[in-house]
Amino acid sequence: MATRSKVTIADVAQAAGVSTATAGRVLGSYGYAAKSTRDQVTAVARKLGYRPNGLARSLITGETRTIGVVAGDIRTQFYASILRGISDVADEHGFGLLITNSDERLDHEMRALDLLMEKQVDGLIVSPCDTRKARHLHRISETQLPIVLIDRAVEGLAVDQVTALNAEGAEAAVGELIRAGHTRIGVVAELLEPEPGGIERFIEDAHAGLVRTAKSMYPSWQRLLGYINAHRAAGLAIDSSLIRPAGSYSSEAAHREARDLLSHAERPSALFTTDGTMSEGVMRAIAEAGLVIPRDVSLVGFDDLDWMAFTPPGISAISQPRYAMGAAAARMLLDRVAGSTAPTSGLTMTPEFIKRGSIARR
Amino acid sequence: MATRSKVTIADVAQAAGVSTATAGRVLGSYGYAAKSTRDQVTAVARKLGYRPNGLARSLITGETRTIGVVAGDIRTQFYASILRGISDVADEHGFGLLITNSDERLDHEMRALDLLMEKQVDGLIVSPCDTRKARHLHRISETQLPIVLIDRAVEGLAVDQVTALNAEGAEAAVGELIRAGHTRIGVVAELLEPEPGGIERFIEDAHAGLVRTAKSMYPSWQRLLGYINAHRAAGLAIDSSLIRPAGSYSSEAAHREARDLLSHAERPSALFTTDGTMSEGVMRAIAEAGLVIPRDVSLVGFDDLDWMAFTPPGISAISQPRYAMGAAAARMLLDRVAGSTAPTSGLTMTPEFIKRGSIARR
DNA sequence: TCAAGTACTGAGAACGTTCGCACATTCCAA
DNA sequence: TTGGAATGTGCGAACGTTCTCAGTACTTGA
Repeated sequence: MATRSKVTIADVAQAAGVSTATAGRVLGSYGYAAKSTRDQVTAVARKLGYRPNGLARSLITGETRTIGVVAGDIRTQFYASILRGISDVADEHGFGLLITNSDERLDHEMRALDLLMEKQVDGLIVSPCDTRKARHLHRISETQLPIVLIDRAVEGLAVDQVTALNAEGAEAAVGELIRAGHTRIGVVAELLEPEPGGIERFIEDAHAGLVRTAKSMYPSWQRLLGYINAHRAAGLAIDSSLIRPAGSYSSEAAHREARDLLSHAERPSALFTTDGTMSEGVMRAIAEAGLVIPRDVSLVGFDDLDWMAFTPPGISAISQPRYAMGAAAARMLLDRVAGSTAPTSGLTMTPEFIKRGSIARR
Repeated sequence: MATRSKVTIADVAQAAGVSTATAGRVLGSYGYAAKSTRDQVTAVARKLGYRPNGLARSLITGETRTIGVVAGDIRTQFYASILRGISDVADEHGFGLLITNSDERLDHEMRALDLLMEKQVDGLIVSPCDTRKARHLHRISETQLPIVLIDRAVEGLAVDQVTALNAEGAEAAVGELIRAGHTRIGVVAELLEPEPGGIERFIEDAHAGLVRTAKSMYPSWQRLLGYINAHRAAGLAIDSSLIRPAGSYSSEAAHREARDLLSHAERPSALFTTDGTMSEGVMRAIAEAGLVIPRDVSLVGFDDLDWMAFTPPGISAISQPRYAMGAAAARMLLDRVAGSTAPTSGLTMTPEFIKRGSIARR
């Protein structure tokens, strides 16, 4: 290992003929220092190429000015935008960002959190992959380390949260399809964390108006609830064979389900996808089947991805303010880091329906 | 500020009735420790909820097991994929990732590097925003801190690099257009760091075969060179009014240039874009103009983005192995971090032309 | 002229680890 | 037996900062 030249405060102090304490005061700009010594020390520091060692500083100050993030997969536009929002706010406050991926796996998430804790981050922004089995998050929260949850809430965990109005957004989107005359609308959704009683039971209960949105309900389930509510409001029955759980956050799974749905004897006249990854899988299936939107099938997706604006004929979507969600989460976190003891708050962002050419009248 | 419960090795040692040194050996799993003491100490540590403090460890070991990354903009698929490649390799080796954005601005890049250096990262992966004015990178490199450059090389900076065969890839792509009978091919390219002599001069020299690809040439210029080379090889003249410098990494700028190009009296029959961001801007312009690909205009883009596969009629593209580039960069860096003193190497990845339906015969 | 500030400085103790060293004990081959 | 590994333990010094505290010099107001 090459020896890395490291100039310390002591070196600077010696070269400048002052004590390390004084040099420290100048270079860390705290406490008193005469103008003349200040100039002298800074000059020497520059000449020697002094660079402060954040580790030593953090060890003593107890703050690293670093925040840790656990995202699902930074490759997706969803997380990438959120991260950029977080990053800009962090930057503004001189904070660094330690970023990890969970791939929606609990073991990865726990490993990532261990890593972040060990690196002594000042706070965490987490998109938890399990909204129920989250004992590790409870434990971390008990140590008083600030946590902000994003996209999903965890049952019984009293920390700040940023989420979207999922059920309402989905209901609005599906409502558009229904108003356009569609009655057989397919859904491709993750639905990976099963709701108690299973999917059939969920549909039944929801259609009977017995299911209430819980913040800790998984987003794709909330969006499915919106789908069902839209049907209920319009007095439409639900054909559960049109509801396709991909079972994972992969566009391949979505692709498979969509292909199956599109080769159905009574093909649905419209599709609804519960997030960007599902939308991509579904788009691929539609393209491969040689179908044309909206002539052969209409489409609305949750989350507005870049390509939806220019892919003919334009894909209608529910747009969540991803960047703003990230930025808001970061701001909430930094408030806590700065010592705020305000009661925990949940910020719920309202998604917006963006009408484009992907919905045909029937 | 809430007092964060912090259990130290000393606490564990005391509770377990051993010295801090012994407890340290057990918890850090280095040096000797009897089975019985090991069990005793780990049991106590677990009970007290001990968590190692990475700062203290790093301060003494001199390694943080963290690598710093300076990307252009993590929101783009280009950087997001690269980052994911880096992240997976880092993860595999127990390294954390400190991620920053430069937005292709030198001052941002320098600020980001300062932050990363202060946090004592073990190495850097940088996509430098200026391939010539990079004194700060030279300075950092002199401190022996391992650096790997990605996507772009810096003139005279002897560090490991991962780049793509830009000129060759672009030449192949434009060659496809020419072989399909296109003679008026528009280009939308960043071209923000001007080549000496300006763009006109560059075109002239390139067409005369006087320009050789330099690794430190900015990617968009290399790709423009490929465009020109393809023309030269086919014996076609260059109409410089078809070459549009966006001047920045923004799809808005690309959009503007493309719109202008498409309303040209003699509209080009095909377009070539030098990267994903340009492709998005161009797609938007095409959609807004109500043009249909490939009937009204053919299109090939550098960098294969997700949506190109399913956006009708499928957009042909030069695919760079983004994820693999990131992973390779991370591996090269970790080799250096582990002490490798092999001569610096440049890994050049070969892009692949992906034929889809966006090229019409003329 | 004295007391009470204000400006500045340095010694030395933190922070929570790892590491070098010294010392004990055990084990095994010669 | 004997001596040299191998194994196990503790002391105290690092690592490079910040921070407390004591102390000095200089100003100021009564």
